[in-house]
Amino acid sequence: MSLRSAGNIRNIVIYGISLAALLLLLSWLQWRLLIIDHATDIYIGAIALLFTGLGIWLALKIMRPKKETVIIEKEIYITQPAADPSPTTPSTDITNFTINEQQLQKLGISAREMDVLQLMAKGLSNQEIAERLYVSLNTIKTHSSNLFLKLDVKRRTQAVDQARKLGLIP
Amino acid sequence: MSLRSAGNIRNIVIYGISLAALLLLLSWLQWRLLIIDHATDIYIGAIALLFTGLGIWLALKIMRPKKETVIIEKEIYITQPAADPSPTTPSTDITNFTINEQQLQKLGISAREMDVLQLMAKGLSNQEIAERLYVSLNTIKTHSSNLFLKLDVKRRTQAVDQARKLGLIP
DNA sequence: GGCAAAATCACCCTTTGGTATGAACGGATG
DNA sequence: CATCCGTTCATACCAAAGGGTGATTTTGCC
Repeated sequence: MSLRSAGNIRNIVIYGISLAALLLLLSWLQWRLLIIDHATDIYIGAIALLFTGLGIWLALKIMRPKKETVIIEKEIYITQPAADPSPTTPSTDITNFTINEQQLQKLGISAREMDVLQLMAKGLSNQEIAERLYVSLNTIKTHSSNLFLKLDVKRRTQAVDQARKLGLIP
Repeated sequence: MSLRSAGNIRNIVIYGISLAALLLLLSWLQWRLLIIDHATDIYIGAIALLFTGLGIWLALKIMRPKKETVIIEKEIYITQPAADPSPTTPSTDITNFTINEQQLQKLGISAREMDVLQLMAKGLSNQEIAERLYVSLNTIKTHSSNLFLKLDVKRRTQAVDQARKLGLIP
């Protein structure tokens, strides 16, 4: 499990050494058996070895620019009542993600329940959510129970999955 | 998902044998064709090209895709009102998703643990996962415990969240 | 064949999660 | 004003999750 990356390099070294030995052996055999033009044979072997190495080097060089960026989102929540009737919001947005207000209203999920849901999706326990929101553990339990009823799920993991499918959380 | 760390030694042997055969073939061809002197240059070029390709192929075959993962912590602010037309919304790639193999190997997550993680992300309970995978509940508990250690989390909800951030699951 | 890792399972125990029920408070609304 | 709803909190009970330990079997590698 830990020697994975080290083993690769070692394998390549082993391969290189064995390949060199093989080529030397072949050259020697050719030199012994096919006495004619042995200089050309060695030359061919050297070319082969050289360009195999070149190929390996090229491949390693090509693979280099594959740089993958993993963005860890550290979410900061600003809880505010935000009386936002917003009469003109019938836009069906698929490309850009915003919290699906229609789903929220359709399911009857309140703002406080949404807070709990978001913290739940981040993996916080009920106790941690309670401390974050300055309420008691029982309150969080009530909210989460209501949340599960409205989302029609039985567990918090299902709730997170369902909420993601419904576009309630990113 | 079970081809993790296939027989390296055996592969090297196979490569060596095929390489030897290839060299013999080349020698034979050389024996037949080398009569024409001015064709030697083309022959050398062909050999160079061939072995360059061989080297690239070998490197790609032996080496695992070497990617450099850069983890960036990005703070995003979420408010309740939906008046947020920011075009830089992350993680909308649900359509095509490829599992981050590098992260898997770096964290040492086994194939079975990955199965558990995926079902866990779907909101299944340990009992349901056990039934789905035809193993006992205790086995799932063991797998999930090891999973939490490797993901450096304490709860399954955190594990799902972390795995999603690391690109292990969509 | 020996070794190490993975996979499997069991037991005990503690913590967390979830359900059910009830109740108090405050804002909005007709 | 009475009522509804969201929010808050409580108690009790049960189910699920998680930690720790130990053990066995299987599998792949050397």
